Amino acid sequence: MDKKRSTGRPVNTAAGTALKAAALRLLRENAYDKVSIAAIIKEANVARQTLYNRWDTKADLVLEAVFEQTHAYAAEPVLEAGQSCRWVLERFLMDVFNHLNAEGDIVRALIAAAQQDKAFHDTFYANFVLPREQMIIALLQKAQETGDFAPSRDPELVSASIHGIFWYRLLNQQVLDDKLAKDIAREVFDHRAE
Amino acid sequence: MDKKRSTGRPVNTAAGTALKAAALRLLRENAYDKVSIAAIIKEANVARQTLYNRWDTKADLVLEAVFEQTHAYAAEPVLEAGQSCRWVLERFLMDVFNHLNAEGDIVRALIAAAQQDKAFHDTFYANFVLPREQMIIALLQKAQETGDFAPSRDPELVSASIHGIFWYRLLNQQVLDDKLAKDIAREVFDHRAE
Amino acid sequence: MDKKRSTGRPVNTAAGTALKAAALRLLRENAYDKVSIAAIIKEANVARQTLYNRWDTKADLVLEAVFEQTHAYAAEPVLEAGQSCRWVLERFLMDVFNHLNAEGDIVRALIAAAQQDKAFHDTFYANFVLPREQMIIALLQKAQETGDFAPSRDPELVSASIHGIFWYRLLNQQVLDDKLAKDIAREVFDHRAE
Amino acid sequence: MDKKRSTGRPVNTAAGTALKAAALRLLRENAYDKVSIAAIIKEANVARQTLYNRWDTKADLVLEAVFEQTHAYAAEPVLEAGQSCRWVLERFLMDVFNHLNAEGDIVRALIAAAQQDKAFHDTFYANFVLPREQMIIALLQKAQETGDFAPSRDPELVSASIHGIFWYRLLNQQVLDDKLAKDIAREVFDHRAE
DNA sequence: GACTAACCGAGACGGTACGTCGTGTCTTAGT
DNA sequence: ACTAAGACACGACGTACCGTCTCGGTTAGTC
Repeated sequence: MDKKRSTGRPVNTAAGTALKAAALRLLRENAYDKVSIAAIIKEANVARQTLYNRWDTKADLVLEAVFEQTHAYAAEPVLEAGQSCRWVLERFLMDVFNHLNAEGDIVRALIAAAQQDKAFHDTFYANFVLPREQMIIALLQKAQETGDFAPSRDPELVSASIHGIFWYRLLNQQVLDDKLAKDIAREVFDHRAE
Repeated sequence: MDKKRSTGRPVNTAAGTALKAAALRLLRENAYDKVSIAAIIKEANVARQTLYNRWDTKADLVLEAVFEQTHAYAAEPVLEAGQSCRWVLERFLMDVFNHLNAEGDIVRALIAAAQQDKAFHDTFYANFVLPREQMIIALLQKAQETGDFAPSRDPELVSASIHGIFWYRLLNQQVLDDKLAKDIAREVFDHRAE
Repeated sequence: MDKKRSTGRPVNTAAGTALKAAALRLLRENAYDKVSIAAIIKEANVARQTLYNRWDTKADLVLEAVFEQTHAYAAEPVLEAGQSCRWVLERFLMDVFNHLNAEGDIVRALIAAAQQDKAFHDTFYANFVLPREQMIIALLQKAQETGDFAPSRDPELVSASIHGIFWYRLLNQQVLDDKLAKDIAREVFDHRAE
Repeated sequence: MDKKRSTGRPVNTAAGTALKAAALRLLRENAYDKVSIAAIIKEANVARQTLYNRWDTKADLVLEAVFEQTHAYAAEPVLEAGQSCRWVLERFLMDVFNHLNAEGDIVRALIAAAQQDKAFHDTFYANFVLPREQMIIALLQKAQETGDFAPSRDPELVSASIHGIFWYRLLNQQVLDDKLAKDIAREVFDHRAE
């Protein structure tokens, strides 16, 4: 889309990489808001302006860093032959929880940051939240086709409910383990109201 | 427990009240992190130290202010004769949503603050989150007794799911309206999985 | 002069004494401006207002404390039969220096305080500085009568010069020893300009 | 000695100049301890940290401001052909007094500040006190060569006595006028003890 | 091979907010 | 009337980050 710049010193990609790595490194040891921009650039051995050349805010940098590192996680839960929807959902949640047990603090910080900055909220929602929600919605719609999920139920609402549970537990510092994944899947697919 | 403090100039309760009122007033007009402590004490016409005498952080002050103002809100959803559980849940959620539509930004800021400060997280959880969660759990348990809610289902999980939905929507800036309240109640009480 | 107070709780003289003692105790261990009023009342186990009932400022308290403790020091240098003026001056200076070597820091602090507060300056000057200056002037005038000090010289100027030397050395943290006392006395009484 | 700083945004000398000017301006209108750092930076239109980048304390700033402004004052009293030592001393003292009559309050504040801060005392002594004292000592030594000042007298003691007189009078808020300068010069050079 | 323009490191700058400290006044209950 | 205790209004302090800015040096491509 953009014409390639034809002259001048090219961007040093290493600087950006170093910044992302430094940010993650510091975030694993300190709370999000105790990690100052000054600390990140010092850790990355990079100039302050170099960071601002690439990202507008600390949150943008961290979002990209986390995203890059983990974009493999939570692969789309595809319903293959011989797999029950419940089992697929279970697997998907286990993956997500597994990841959150490692990176939960950072994700919590990102959610918090999204509450304080509209622009960041939008990026975060578009890149993180929405894709994952749609994966579940798609799965539930598949389940409606296969008859595992009643057509009368609202996939969007149930999807929000599923994500809601672990947002709620994540933000309240409660455990996210395999048992929870199984319980959620059972509640979704396997119960009668009364 | 504490011996009553019998000496020294008595605490001026008006100062504390003024601070809470000032904080709420400013928070309705500005974003949480744009409301500085300096602005609050100026608005309240109170000395800086007087604020610090009462609360450790801005979040503690705001929490108490919001709590006091709204502790009537979301009255325990009691199941009275002739009321269906679903109807009671619906009403409760409508109340909560109604409140959140007015104060949602402040609550979002408090949730964000709780992610950044362990001590505040604990206070927030104990005073805000847990009581409301237990209201729902109690209601669901009642519903199990009346036969509206299957004994095989886990009230705690479903409660987390209910709160989860609106935390999720609140934090993602989505609408919380009466329709959602009804949809949640129907999903909880009225469906068959398949 | 004043009618004796006839009613009400009598003044607790112990409180005033305790304050003065506490002030001196703290001043021997800390710099003048590191000794806060809060620290003094805590050390004296006395209420804040009790201090303000007696003195307007910390400097006033300290001045009185130092004055009381040391009002014996530097007894008027009286010229008795068989004593030379030079010898009397020498003795006087030795006394003063001896005292200053113990309490010099406090006196320095008082001089500093006097530069910052007109009212205190006046008290300090009237109670401390002027009396001592006049002792020397009187001695020099006596010396003019006995012929030890030329009538053409100005006792006030020489007195200021004598005090000036040790103020200057005191404020510049230089030694005040017996040798200096002797040197001053010799310079005053025993030299020819050329 | 220092390697020239080759990197980073260069120091804005204007900021330092503005701070010094602002400090002097405010000090001529208010007492030293009524001039807050906040007022200085506001008057200078400069950031708070910029002040702290250059000086540790208000006293350091003021010392440098006064020093720069007046380092021409009290030029070394050189003994030229046809000038008597007494006359040179007289001129020197008149210069000094003239300056002190304009800036005396600031100098008094600096002397007071020096009593409360060891580090500042050392700077003040090295930059202000000692140079002026040595000028007089040198003059007196010259006078010993020319025979105006008896070899038996101690130039250091007499120098301390000269400075002492006007410190003493300065700190006690007494006049420093031409008559005093003449009297001091006469007392030093022109008297016999008896 | 010199030019050139975007890039980079370093770090000073104006600004805002912070939590702490000390002051002198006040308001109680108790002596 | 006085005390002990301590809360209060006020105001200054030095620190920490922020995002912007201004340098001198450093690259690759392009002429």
